[in-house]
Amino acid sequence: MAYNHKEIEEKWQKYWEEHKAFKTDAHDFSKPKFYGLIEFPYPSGNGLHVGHPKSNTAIDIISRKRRMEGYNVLYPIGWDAFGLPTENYAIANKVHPAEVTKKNVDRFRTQLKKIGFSFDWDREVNTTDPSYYKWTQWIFIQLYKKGLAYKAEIPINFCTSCKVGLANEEVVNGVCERCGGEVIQKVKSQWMLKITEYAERLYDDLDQTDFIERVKIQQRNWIGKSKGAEVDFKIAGTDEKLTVYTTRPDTLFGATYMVISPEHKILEKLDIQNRDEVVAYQKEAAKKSEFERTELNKEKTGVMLKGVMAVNPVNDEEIPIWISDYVLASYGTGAIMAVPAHDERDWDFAKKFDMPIIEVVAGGRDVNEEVYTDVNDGIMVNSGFLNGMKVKEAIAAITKFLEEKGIGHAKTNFKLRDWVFSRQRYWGEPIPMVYCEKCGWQPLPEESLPLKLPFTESYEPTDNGESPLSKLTDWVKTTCPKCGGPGTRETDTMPNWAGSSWYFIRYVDPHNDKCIADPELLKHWMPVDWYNGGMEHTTLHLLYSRFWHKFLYDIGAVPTSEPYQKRTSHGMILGSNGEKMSKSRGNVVNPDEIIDEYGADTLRMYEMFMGAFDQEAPWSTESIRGCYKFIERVYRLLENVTPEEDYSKDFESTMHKMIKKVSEDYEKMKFNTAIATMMSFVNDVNKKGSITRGEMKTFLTLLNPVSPHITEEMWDQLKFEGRVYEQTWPTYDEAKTIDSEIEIPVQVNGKLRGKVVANKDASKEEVESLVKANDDIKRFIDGKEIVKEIYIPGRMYTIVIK
RNA sequence: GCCGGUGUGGCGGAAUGGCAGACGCACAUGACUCAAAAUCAUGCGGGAAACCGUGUGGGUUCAAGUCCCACCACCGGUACCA
Repeated sequence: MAYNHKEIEEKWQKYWEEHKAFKTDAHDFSKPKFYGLIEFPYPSGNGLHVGHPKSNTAIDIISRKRRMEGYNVLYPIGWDAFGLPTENYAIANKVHPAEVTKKNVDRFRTQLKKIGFSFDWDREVNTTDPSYYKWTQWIFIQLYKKGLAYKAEIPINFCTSCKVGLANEEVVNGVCERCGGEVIQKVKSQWMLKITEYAERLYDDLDQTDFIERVKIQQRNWIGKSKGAEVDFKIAGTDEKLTVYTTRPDTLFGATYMVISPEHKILEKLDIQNRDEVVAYQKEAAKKSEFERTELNKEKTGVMLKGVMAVNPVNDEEIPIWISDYVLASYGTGAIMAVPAHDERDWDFAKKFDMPIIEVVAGGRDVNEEVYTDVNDGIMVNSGFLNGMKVKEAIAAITKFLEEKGIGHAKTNFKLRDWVFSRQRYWGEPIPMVYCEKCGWQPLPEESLPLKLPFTESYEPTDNGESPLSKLTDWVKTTCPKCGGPGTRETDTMPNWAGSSWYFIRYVDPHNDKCIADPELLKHWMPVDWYNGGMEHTTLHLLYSRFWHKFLYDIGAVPTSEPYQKRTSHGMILGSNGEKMSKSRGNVVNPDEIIDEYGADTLRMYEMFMGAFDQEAPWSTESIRGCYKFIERVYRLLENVTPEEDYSKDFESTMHKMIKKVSEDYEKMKFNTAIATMMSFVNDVNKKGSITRGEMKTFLTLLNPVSPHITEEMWDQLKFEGRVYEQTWPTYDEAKTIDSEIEIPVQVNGKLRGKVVANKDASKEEVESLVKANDDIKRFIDGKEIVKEIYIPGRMYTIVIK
């Protein structure tokens, strides 16, 4: 009865499919619900990657366990199928993207089914399906109606050699990722989404979630909340004022000059004596790409505005104004007060252009030699009424002062920028908007959705950076939904992130043609209980989908303000050389080959066993054999099963310990140690020579979530009732996890010197007498003065001698 | 630079402040075999030993891989955000 993984896995996959074993009745509210989610894959032409099964198996394990714990489980799958790689592949191979997508999806489906995930396959969604993107478009229209979608002139990345607009992800080190060509900024009118309006809530509501800490931190950093104040500076001899944003209003007395960004609009209104010089600098700055401004140009540059002075509102001193590209137009007010003594960038600038440096916070070294930015220990000096205060007190005092005088106020700023939502591409959702000369931009009537992506063979990019759809004159020319006059369609499409920002909502009710999903069902099923995915999606997909969800919550379309209760993240699987897997590095492992050789049960187990789940780990073709051998050993247990339906006496505590350890480890995603525990168990069984039916039953149930096929097969061969996936999760008795006799290590002066065996309830005195009688210990303590003795019950006996 | 993460045998990795190296890979020896593979059994940080060993240097503690301070290296994110 050799282990034949192919036969066994095909058999049970067929069984599950025929019996709809993992189909979810979403209307069954009688049981508690569990909604497990993995990031739906992008069906690329390369097929499944070994990274996919890692995340999928983890949530599959949790889902299978939850079913056995009595939950109604939703564990769905779908396809995030719009996007660039498909489009590029289509262009290169002259196959329509729709056809490419269908082929890839079919391949992915086949591959995933071979791994035995307990997905509800009847809920598949596909972002390229008009019945799906109908609702993506509907959401866009709702955003537009609430003023959260708007058009703006925004520079896009444009590759001068491919003559195509590029997504930020396609620009690597300032050049085109594909051809290495120069990337320039081309200003285009783009649809933008006002994610910034939700910045505060996206930041604060993280507290309500159970996201792992590093996800929360990364999102918080990305949103970049900072507290400070806006302060008005008068321009001497004019009615103009310059408003700055600062997080350190306490240092206002130390402001020795101001800096504004080259794009600042106040420049037009000022009477600048050296305007030629200023204009030249503006031109120079405009020529630089974002890349050059940030990467190449660390050295500070700038021009002082001649004949213009600003007035520091706290001491009426006149200070000069500079323009410099180290001040960004897009953050704060585009203008700063420079406090060189206590800001690193201002210090660098002041040193280069020889501006005065005034210390206003004491506690550092000489501010002419070294900048001092500490906010905790400093005491205010040279600061009028703030003198003697600590920085934190000074911030409060000056803010109050500014507000009373009406020259400033407390202000919170965010780094987060609005979301550029337009793509000059073919393979995406058409944006359902029409432009009319008379009425401006108008959304399509909702009942006319979906606006289908027109089928065309000319989906190649245009050479002017416009969307390929712009070439379809018949489609572009339409009528205005409002006045019925002539109108033109928006030809840009939505980004990949659109369809993936709400797919978890659709899973709940994937075939609904009345709304995004039935509110009753959403009320029961939302939020997603556990969402696992890659860290690389933390600041884009995860943030975008939280934004959309909050918006949908605000308009009453979903019942929760957060989409996901818990977010975890897996570590990447690296190539065997320790580098990221990639075609060009030649270290890619194809899961098909692994399944062929060892089977899905081994693949699943190995991916869970290879290291800590949240850590990256290199693939090893040798190590995977270890898991295969273990599964073979498990299968061979069938030869030594004894008929008792209970646990044997000498294995009772082993069983209870194992149930506890495996159950807890699965919940903590410590799959590697859960599997190690089961390996040890099998080693123990083999040492003993036999296993009872009762022990077998528990063991197979515990192992089932990791390796479902082999366990189902053995269950069947042992003629246990029902199927493993229908069983109840084993429980343990805490009292029975403790051995009656325990071994207590004994230390003398911090070094392990021996061990004594005692009853688990032994008192300190009883253990002490055992220790004192122990020859190993006697050697070290005889004739020595005992200073101290410590007994940690059941764990350690320590003696300190002199 | 800043923000995260990680440094433990030949390798992947275990260890609520309490026996460092669980579990597995590789390796070695033995059994089986004409032989090899597979399988099974045993061993496997260094050192003859005392002892020494968790990136480095300090510290706290009866006891530190684990806590504190100061560093170093690698990986990921971010890029002058005032």
